[in-house]
Parts: sequence; C-alpha cells; structure tokens
Amino acid sequence: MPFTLATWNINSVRLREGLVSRLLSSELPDVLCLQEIKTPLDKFPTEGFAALGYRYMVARGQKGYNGVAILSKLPLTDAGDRDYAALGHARHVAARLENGVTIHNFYVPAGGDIPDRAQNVKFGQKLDFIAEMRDVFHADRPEKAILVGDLNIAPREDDVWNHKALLKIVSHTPVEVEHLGAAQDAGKWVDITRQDMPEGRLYSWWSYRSPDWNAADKGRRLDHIWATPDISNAGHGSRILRDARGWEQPSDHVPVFATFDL
DNA sequence: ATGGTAGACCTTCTA
Repeated sequence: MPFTLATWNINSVRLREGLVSRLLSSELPDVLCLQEIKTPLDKFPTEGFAALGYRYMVARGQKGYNGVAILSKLPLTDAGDRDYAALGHARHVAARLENGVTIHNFYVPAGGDIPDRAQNVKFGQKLDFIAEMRDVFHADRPEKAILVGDLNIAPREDDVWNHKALLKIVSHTPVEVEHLGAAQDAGKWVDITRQDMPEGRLYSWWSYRSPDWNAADKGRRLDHIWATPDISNAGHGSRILRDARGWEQPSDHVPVFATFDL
C-alpha cells in the first residue's frame, strides 16, 4: 500500500494552523511531520486536523521553542524519543506504522551564527547532536526506517544558492556537512529527495530577512527525507512545494514530499 | 562587513 509523507518546519503550529489545514486538504499526504511547533501538547490544535482525517498523532512539545509532531491518517504507535546532546529540548520523536515502518522526525539545532564551538556554544551543541545521531545509528542499525526533518544543514553545493559564499555560513560549513555525512553513513541512510531529483538546485528554506525571496531565490535545502536501503527502492515521487513560501504569513520553510510503495 | 524579519513571551531568546 503506497503512502505519501511530507515534512514541514511550520514555525508555530498555533499561528499557522490554517496553513497546515490548507496543505492537508490540498495535498492529502498520509503522514505529515512537523518541526518547530513551538507549543506544549495541551495547546496543540488537534481537533481541526482530526476533522480532516488526521486522527493519529505522536508528538513532543515544549513551551515557546522547538517541538515535533507526526500527524497521520494511518494508525501510528509511539516509538519513543531521545534527548540528543542532552539539551532537554523536544527535537526528536519516532512513530511506527502498522506496516512496520518506523518514522523518525528530527529538528536539529540551528547552531547560532558563528561556526566555531570555542566562540559559540550553540554550534558545538549542533555538532554534538549530529555526532550522537551517528553513534545511535551505528549502534542500532536501523531497518525499515524513514528519517525526516529540518536537519538545518544543506550538504551539497547545489543545495544552496551560492556554495562559495556560504562556506563560512552556519548550515553549509564543511565541518557540519562532514558530521551529517557521517550520521547518514552510520545508518546507511539514502537521501530520497536526491535519489529522485539528482540534478539541479533544490531549496526548502528562504530566510525571512531576505526581501523578495522569490526573485532573489537565495535558498537552502535544510529539510530532508532519508530511508534505509531495505526500503529506499520503494521511495519515489519526491517534490518540494515551493509555492507554500508565498502563502499568506508563511513559514520560512516549505513542505518536502516523498511516496513509498510498501 | 552589516543588517535585515519573524515568533514566543515578559524583555530577551531563538532562528
């Protein structure tokens, strides 16, 4: 049974409940993974999404910051979470579908502005978070798994608007790309978006600070969909909903989609 | 090299 999955950093699910409903109504993904819900779960707007058929949710929330949720039309069970880098933040949650597939939803720390852990503790925390992902994948050897989320790293030259200009900008520095690559290798994760669209520039985020985001098009691909090799061949139909960046009062990220025939 | 915008929340932190 094929299912379509989407991932979206929503930057406050309470402020943008209407945008999430618009996406669910128009695109009909079976599963939607959200990051930066920025709310405790007792204030999460579950009723509106349930009315659209998304009756299942596995989530972790906190007040004001971070928070991840997996909304689904298909039955889900909670598969736990991990406090990566011991930050005490709600940045990871996992859920299991009835077909045995495990979905990991990640919100990797942005890492601050200065790409040096001696001057910027947030950058060190970001590297530590990703190093722990590597260690966990090495120990656990994930199978039948999908990993999605805002990984806050654009790994390839064609994942950013200007590779050379961004080499010292957090999200595209060589040390971050190296860390993310080690985590990906440790779990043998296949980048499904690039499996489907191997050529050309792809972006999922455009800064709020850049005026005229569409014409300037200074984007980065920070949001990812990965799968383990045992199911990677089932992945297809990837796309990035660039239009969502132009919706009224948008998130700075747009939804990324993939379908799995499983 | 700098500053630019957005969201949550209690005045500043985070992105």
